[in-house]
Amino acid sequence: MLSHGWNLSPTEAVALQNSLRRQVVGRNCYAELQRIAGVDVGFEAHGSITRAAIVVLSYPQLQPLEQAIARLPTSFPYIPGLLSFREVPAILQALSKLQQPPDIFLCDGQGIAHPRRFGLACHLGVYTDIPSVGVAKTRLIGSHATVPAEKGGWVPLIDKDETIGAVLRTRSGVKPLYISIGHKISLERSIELVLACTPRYKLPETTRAAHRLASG
DNA sequence: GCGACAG
DNA sequence: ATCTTGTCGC
Repeated sequence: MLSHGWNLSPTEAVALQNSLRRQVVGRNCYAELQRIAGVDVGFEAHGSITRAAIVVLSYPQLQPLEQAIARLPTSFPYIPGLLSFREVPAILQALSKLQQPPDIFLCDGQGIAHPRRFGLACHLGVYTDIPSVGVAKTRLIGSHATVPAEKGGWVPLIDKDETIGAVLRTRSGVKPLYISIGHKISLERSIELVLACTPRYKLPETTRAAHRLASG
């Protein structure tokens, strides 16, 4: 009943997260990665329209394979901790337009590095049953030590004595990214994957490609 | 009660 | 997220 629609009240949304969090799988559960997808969500018309773009790249070559874009009326406000209820509907619409689903998603936002351990990446992963990783540009919760300045350096992101993710330097001397598992992948593999997708810039090539599509 | 707060 | 040009630095 509650899990069938996205038009929920904030209170219902929190309840749904607490219910679905049990379905998150933190182990590597996939055959092989050949199609890796980047997702970007933007807004138009003063925020009244949500625009989602998905770009699928080959892995590990990172060459473009296919892409899709979708626009939907915005139906949920931005509330820290409830981001997925605002962005996932449009992402699912774009996903349905792809010829073939990707093997994994690199999401803009947190995975389990979330108050209820169920951020955007977890929600998209569990809902589609496709592996996913949360790649956020800034922190939502958790604390961490100083991150080594060299590319590849990282420190655990901790909340309540629990490791919920990693703060990873994807480019020397540049602000680090907040990595956390979304679904069906381990944190160690998530870190390796993000590093494999950042040969030159701070953000993964997948995310950059999706951002370009969403812009023009 | 006072901050913090993914995009 | 979005509104927006030039500017500092590797």
